Amino acid sequence: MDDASAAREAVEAGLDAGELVTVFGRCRVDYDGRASSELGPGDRLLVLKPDGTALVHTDEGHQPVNWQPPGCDHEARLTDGELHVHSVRTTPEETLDVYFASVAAVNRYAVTDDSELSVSGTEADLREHVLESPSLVEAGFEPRATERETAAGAVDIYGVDADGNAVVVELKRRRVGPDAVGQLDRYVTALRRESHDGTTVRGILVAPSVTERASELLAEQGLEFVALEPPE
Amino acid sequence: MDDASAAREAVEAGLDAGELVTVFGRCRVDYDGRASSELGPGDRLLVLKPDGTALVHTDEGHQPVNWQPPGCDHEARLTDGELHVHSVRTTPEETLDVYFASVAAVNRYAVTDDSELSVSGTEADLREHVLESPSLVEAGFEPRATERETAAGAVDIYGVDADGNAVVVELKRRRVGPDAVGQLDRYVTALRRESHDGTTVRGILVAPSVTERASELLAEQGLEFVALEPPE
DNA sequence: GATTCTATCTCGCTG
DNA sequence: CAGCGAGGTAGAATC
Repeated sequence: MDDASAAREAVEAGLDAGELVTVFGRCRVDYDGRASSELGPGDRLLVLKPDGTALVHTDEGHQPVNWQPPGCDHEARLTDGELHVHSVRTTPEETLDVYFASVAAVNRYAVTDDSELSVSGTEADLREHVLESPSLVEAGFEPRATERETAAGAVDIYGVDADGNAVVVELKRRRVGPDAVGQLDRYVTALRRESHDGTTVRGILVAPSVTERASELLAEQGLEFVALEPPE
Repeated sequence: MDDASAAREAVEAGLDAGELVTVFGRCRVDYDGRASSELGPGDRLLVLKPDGTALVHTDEGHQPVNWQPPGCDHEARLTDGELHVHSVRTTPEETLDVYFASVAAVNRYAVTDDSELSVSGTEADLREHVLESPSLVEAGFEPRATERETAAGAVDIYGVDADGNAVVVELKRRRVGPDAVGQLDRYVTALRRESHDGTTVRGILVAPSVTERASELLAEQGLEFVALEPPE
């Protein structure tokens, strides 16, 4: 399709009909909002979703080179004889403008999708695994609560060990770095502060493995590590 | 069917030609790798990029419901009479399988895109801003190094204050939570340990704003905060 | 390759 | 609405 006017009408009609619209062609892109960006001419795929999402994809990469999140208002204009897709949102105020020097194709698809994605191997699965078999953490460990609130946030699993000490368990589904140790340390520190008596509070990081620096941090903070993979 | 066979050939031809290929139709999706997932039938857009990226998009959301990162091998098969796109990668081993019960359209696009995206308003811009006008942090602040290495990682900006104390500056381009305070604290702690003499080490978080919990953490750790927006 | 950190992160949940 | 943390985070820089 070489006619910008016809392209504009096709895009607008698709948007009005609540369809998923794709435009392939040579375009440049301007974004302004939380940051701002400019992108010179190139061949790209523009995807406009009925929920107000916009995606500009190049020939490379998982991530769109430019985008607009769900909830935006899209508009197809004719600006200086070019197809111009203008997308706006508020809080924060952000605008995306895609100018097509040429349009190779506009496609419209009516979509119905009622299926839910079911994922396994998540942190929630790891939590269930530990709750079903607390001895995986250590012999005598007894979980008492999940998502237990502290001043520093919610603890993944809170419980007691065989000696009656309080235990904070932080779960991670994959190999962890220093950030997870900091997270665990914040919870342990908060709980020590909150327990007025002399209760000992232990912190245990449960994950498949830790990096070297994270391991050093654990040692420094007197925290512990238990190697455990998420099930499945 | 004849349909599926033609679709398979179109997809395979596009992949062979190094083109960007899109398939719209009713499909189900299986993923197995770092985690695993199942997705029942629905109308979706499959995007196959010449760099080995695969994206499955529904009618909603910024994120693809399933995907495969760059560097994968895509293959278009005919399985039980259906178009079946099979994508594999290694390290980690991951597979994505998309089975189309029906194909509404297969589109192929030859892509050339040489333009670079230029973004502004990033953390790097904020760093330049501070280095050009160190007094934005505080009067008398003198930057001495960027990305200065410590046992806990690289410090954004390292310098000295008017009294000759060491100063660690952690930059964030937007409002920050507890994680950033933890990061700054790790750097300050590491530097205090590394400076054998009695040098005072101050930690300053530079960001547009902080959350309440982050503010409390800053106070607890004896760290400071300076409000500063990224330029532009 | 592994590690670390940024990101217009997105997303979901909770208060 | 903001805050907080998970994510198959992805991507980049560095070692």
